Amino acid sequence: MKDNSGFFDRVYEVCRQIPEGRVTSYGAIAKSLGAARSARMVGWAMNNSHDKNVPAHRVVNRNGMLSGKHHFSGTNAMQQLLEAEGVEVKELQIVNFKELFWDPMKEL
DNA sequence: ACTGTGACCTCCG
DNA sequence: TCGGAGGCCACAG
Repeated sequence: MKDNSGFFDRVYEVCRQIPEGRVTSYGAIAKSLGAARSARMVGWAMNNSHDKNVPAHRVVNRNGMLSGKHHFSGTNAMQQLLEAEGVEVKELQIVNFKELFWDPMKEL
């Protein structure tokens, strides 16, 4: 633990703060952290988040597409998790993404 | 200290 | 409308 890396820890916290049935984008998280240009870092943080209790499945790209689904265990693990929370996913794309979009910067 | 990398985002053709 | 390339920032080796 003691991930005082700064950004990573921030990303993990935000991801955990995402309500169930809601989704957000990497850019939104990065922007909420004050580094909109570090959206890539957010995704990278997720790579390490698999060891933490961070629901990375609630985090998708700006298009609402499950870009990181490839990094999850299995094939449709990400989609299964989202659907289990009540999020409808079609073709690796979140339906009503705009409605389900959870803005950390706005909610926080 | 430098280089490589990454689940992105944005612009140009 | 679709495709490709670049840029950005932060972490790991």
